[in-house]
Amino acid sequence: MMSPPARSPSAVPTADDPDVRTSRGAETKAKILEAALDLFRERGYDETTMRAVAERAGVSLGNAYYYFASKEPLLQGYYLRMDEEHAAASEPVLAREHGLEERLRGVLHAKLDVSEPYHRFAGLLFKTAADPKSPLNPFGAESTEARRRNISLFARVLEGSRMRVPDDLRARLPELLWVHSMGIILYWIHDESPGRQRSRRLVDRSVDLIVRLVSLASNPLLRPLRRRVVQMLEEVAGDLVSPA
Amino acid sequence: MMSPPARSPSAVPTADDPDVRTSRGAETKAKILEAALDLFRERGYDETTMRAVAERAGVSLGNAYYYFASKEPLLQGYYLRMDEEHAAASEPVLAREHGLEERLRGVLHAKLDVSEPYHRFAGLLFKTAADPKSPLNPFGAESTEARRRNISLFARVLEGSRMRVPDDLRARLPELLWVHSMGIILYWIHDESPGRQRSRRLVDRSVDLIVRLVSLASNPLLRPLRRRVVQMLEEVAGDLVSPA
DNA sequence: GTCTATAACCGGATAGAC
DNA sequence: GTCTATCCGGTTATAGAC
Repeated sequence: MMSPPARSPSAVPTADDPDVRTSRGAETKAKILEAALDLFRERGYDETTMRAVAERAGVSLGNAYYYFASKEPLLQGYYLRMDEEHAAASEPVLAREHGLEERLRGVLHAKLDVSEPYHRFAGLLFKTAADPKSPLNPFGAESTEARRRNISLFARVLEGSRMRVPDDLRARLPELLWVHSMGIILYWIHDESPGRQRSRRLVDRSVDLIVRLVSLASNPLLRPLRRRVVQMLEEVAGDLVSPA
Repeated sequence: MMSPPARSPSAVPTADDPDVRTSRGAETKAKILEAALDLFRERGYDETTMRAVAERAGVSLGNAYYYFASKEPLLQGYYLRMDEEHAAASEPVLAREHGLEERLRGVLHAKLDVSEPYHRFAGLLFKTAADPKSPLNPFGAESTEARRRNISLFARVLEGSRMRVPDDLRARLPELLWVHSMGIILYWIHDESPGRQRSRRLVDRSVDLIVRLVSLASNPLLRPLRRRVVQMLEEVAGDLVSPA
């Protein structure tokens, strides 16, 4: 967890910004981000000053602002990294398991695993992310790309499983699972139980229920209800994958 | 909606704080809060400086901080006001309707009604409220009181209805309905559709589903599933009403 | 284009005198 | 309870070096 596999140099991308033309520039930028992430982990977000970030990175304050327009984008680096680590940590599970329950549970526990080191400041992160105008907002238009990636992870969870799922539901289930995972995270953020065991249990219990409900959804008796659920999802989740 | 019934003078309470002993203190505090709410409405939260609040209220900066430990508690005024207005707007529905579907739908639409004027603010509010350490956080320990009030509103929705509900589920349903309403609000915050019609539809569709599911929950065939749901809720929502 | 150094602005928050 | 003075840190600006 402390040292995830190998990370390609541009794994935490910084593309298209008005810099990173030079390889030296990219290095400096990476150095600053590294310093910031370290400090966030050590002291939390609020307690980390831009001056401290610059010092730890061995650059001037002005230079830090040259690469990061404000303090917030540094959080974005964290986001991206967690996403990567989560994807990486999910691979073994997806390769090994073929039951929907095991796959889903494994992926969600992996999420909690990679998030744990940042729990103290995850609240802060969430706070920023909850602002509809923030580019970090998981529901916002600006994070369509990251959201799509995340949703496709749950699509893989589903595809690789033996579970029989009616077509209409199958089309919407990945989004639904993604929303579920967001709910788990929200719960986890507020979870101060030892070892975060309540969150762990919530994962296990809710996954169990989801799998049972999905099974039931194939029952012809419940078809009308299923239709209504799918219809609601279509009306309401239409802009999750492509921006409204 | 702009002028809800009559509001008792201390409707926006400031109790138990280490002040408001004196009547003059209470006056000063009210003056500051009033100034802040005015300015928030005029310019928004971020653009309102504490210095401006103090000046408008005719007190010094330090004095403003004597009554409000930080800028954030000033937001609480909005929060409390919305709560009151929602409770008031729900009364006619609760008095008039006796079907669970109508009661629940009415109360949720009332919530959107009273919230609408604050939509541009709501993101902000939510942002602050999402911080686990914030007293505004609806899930946090410090807002137990407000949360309890809200949950009891949904208890009334349920009690006053003719719907038959199994006892084990009945005990947990108010909390569940409250969480559902939080989800609606979260959706609404991001909803920029004309007239917020997507949120309205989400209310209608999801209430329809909830009512159908609650009906199904009485079916003996589904008893094992219902037990599992209730068990999860008990494990996971145990500290919603009284702090952990 | 990349970077340093330094000073300054602004606004949230605090200290301490009265 | 109220004030003034200050601190602190995010952010901006400037001027110049490689």
